[in-house]
Amino acid sequence: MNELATKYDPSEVEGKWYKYWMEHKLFHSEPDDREPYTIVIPPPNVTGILHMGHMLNNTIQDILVRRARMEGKNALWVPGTDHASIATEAKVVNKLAQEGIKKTDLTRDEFLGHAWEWTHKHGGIILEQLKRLGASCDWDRTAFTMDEKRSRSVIKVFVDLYNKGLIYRGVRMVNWDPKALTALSDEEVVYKEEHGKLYYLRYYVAGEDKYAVVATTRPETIMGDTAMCINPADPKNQWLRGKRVIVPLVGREIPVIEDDYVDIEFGTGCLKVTPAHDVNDYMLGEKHNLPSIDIFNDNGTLSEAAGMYVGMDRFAVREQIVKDLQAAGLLEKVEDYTNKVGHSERTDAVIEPKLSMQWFLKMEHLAKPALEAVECDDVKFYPSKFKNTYRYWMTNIKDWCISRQLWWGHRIPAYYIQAPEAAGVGRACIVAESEEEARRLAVEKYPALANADFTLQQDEDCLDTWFSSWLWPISLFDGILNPRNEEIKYYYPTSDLVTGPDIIFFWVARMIMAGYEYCGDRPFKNVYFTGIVRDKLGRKMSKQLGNSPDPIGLIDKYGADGVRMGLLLSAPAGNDILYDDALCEQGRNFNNKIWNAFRLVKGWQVADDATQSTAAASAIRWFGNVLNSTIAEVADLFGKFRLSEALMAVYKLFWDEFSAWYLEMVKPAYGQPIDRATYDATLGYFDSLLRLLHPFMPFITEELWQHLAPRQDGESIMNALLPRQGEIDGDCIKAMDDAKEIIASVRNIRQQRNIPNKNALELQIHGATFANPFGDVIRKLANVSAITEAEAKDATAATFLVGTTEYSVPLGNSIDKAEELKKLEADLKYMEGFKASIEKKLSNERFVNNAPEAVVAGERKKLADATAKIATLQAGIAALKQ
RNA sequence: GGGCGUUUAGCUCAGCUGGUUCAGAGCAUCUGCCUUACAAGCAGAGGGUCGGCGGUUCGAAUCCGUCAACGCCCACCA
Repeated sequence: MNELATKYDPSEVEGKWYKYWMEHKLFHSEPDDREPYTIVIPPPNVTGILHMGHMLNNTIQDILVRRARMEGKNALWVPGTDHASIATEAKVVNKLAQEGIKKTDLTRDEFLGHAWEWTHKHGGIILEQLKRLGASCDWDRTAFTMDEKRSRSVIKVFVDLYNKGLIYRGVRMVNWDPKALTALSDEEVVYKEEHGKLYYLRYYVAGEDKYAVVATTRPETIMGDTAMCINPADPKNQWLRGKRVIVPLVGREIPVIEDDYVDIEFGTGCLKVTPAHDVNDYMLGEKHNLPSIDIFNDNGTLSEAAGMYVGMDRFAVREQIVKDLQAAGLLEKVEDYTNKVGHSERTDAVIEPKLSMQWFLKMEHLAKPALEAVECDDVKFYPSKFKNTYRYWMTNIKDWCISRQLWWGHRIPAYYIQAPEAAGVGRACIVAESEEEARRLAVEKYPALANADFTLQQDEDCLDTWFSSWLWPISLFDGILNPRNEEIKYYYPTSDLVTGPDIIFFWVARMIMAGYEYCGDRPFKNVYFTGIVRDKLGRKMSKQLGNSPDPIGLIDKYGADGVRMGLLLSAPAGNDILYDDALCEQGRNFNNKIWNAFRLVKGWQVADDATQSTAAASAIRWFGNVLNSTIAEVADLFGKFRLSEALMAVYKLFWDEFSAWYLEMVKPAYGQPIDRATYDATLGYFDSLLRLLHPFMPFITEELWQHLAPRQDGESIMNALLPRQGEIDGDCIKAMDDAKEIIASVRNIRQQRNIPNKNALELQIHGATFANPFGDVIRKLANVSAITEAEAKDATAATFLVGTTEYSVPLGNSIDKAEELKKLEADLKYMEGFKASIEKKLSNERFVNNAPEAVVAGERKKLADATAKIATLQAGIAALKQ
């Protein structure tokens, strides 16, 4: 194996093994007798491309699923994509616009044709990118929220909820996106702080020469004013009671109404009421029976109803109307003002509250079991702090606006009857899974239709994207259409969900609701919330900022294993992660370390007649204990989803314990062969280490594992079992820790005095017998010729303490007495201070009386040790001074 | 305006139910080394009064109060 390059080159390895895994269908799962372990992917947008958030999220999922597989479970990770209704439609509209085609010029079917074309062209790119990362998804199961099964599931659920009376249609004030031309749910609105102005407008009192002043941030809405409102308890506005005022510029008279909703302290205490364009004004309008004037078109321009500025954009109108108001002397003043403005999450357009007919889902009934499940940890959140967020949202849940005025999505299965007036049905609505079914139901419900010539017109709207993704863990296993099938029974509930906290309401909460409603059980047992990936300055990675590295570029540069490790190292559970190339570099370096350790081991000549050194025998015994201890630690950390700590534990095991210590301990002298027993043990350990590392670094571990021993075609480390944890001999580990300390001390002495490694030194132990079983290891690694027990110390010796035992290394002429003295005196001073602090503690009666016995005993021991150390140090100093 | 969270070495973080795993890890830094697996490396070393103040306790990074900074979520104040 010495022909292996000194640097690991992932590019040669990764593609090869991914292909191998695929060809042998190693990611595929079918129900069987084993315990299942299931993850469903948070489906990325079908036309999206991979970003750092996906990288982190999917790396974690892959680690979990690979580990479960190696625990002998039947592990399944189901991949798929989301049709992302609004986002994809926006992309298609943009693309068409570039070709000079307007959506409004197309029929629904023509538009959908373009949308599917776009989807087929760009869809699935992201899944291909995940393969580069090493994702072990069962690709045979790749699903899409708008494929046939998922679509039928959505429709069936809609009909079912409608029949249960949970879905209703009504005119409500909704969040309107004037750019996407659709309603949005409350969750799709993001509020951003904006620096705007507060305009003070004069509303003259009808028939009088006096005026009231109203403060508003939206002067362009005055054409929609239908009242002015004051607080009945506001003394300064009493004079306005019962009066009528004139809307500035518009000239229309409106009443002054009274409501204690108005904040007396704000502005002038006078509020203009525009029921069509503000949620609160709408409520006031309802309460006081005010007319509502909708002055906006759907796209945010002024409508005929406004009577002025018709056709202009709302923001242009704001600028213009301020000028006109000023010119007319109706503008009192303008102040700077900061407030939160709602924006569309997808298009970033400023949201316009708008009254419109929409479909809603009642949430209260669904929320109840879903809330309980999280409260009692049936669905467990990691980190648990998100339980608070979840609880608050669930207990204040509002009805979900599920209709969207879009074409790309699941069309609402509601059909409106168009019948001759004689039938007396009007435009009744029938909800059914198909048009045929709707027709049947229509006749059943309205017998008059039986002989009438009627048609059905399907609702033009489609459903919110999340109305399909909330079924994901169920619909992937066909649990909606076929609730009793083998797959849903076997794989559901799934095991872990890995996602970002930003979609806890959009998706996680709703999946839990759907789970209980449609499967009577939780959709997953654990939810692991990852952090948000930020750049070094703590900024969210985003396209606009251009601060997001290209994930595929990173894989090309550092290797998939290196990138996976880099991401994970910086991702403690639930914390945001600060991405830095240095972490991928660390990952790449680690790959290289593994690679080179392998080169060393495979380069050894094995001789069957060689005898095993005692150092090697001790090394084997010791490393077995360290390995077992790390296996236990890693298992514990996985149980807590502390994956980056688990990786760090394995990292240190490989780099420090195995490479720096174990391999050095067993390494034969240059040119010498190694004995068979040590060689086999070392390969065995290497194998264990690779298996422990595999979930984190799938490619390099497969490559080396395949080299380690002859393997059958189709065999893979993926399906090897994790190393089993054996007994841990703590004394053995402790003894080696002491040996390490001795070795480090001797090396330190060498370094400080420039003693070359090849010059052997003698090690003396004072006032004790040398009982450490790793004496040969010390001899080998510190190049010590002999370890002797001596009463008296050599005057030329450099000394050090390990625990309470004093050691020295006689240095002959090379000792620098002055230096040595300085060091010993510093040690002495520190020790005396330490001793004094313990004595103080022990002389405190309350401590001795109140503290647990073990603690007091511990302090006494510290005191005794310190006293002993001081004595040895003093003796050393005395010897040097002679 | 409410709620939650964070603050420990230059950086990113770990420290569960207060006391020998209590001041830790990785990276970075410094000093020697191109030593026959690896300079993407080896060997050693330095570095923090645990955000401030007050309290409980024999004893506080750890518990309580308070202040400060930062972050996130929620909320209809025009």
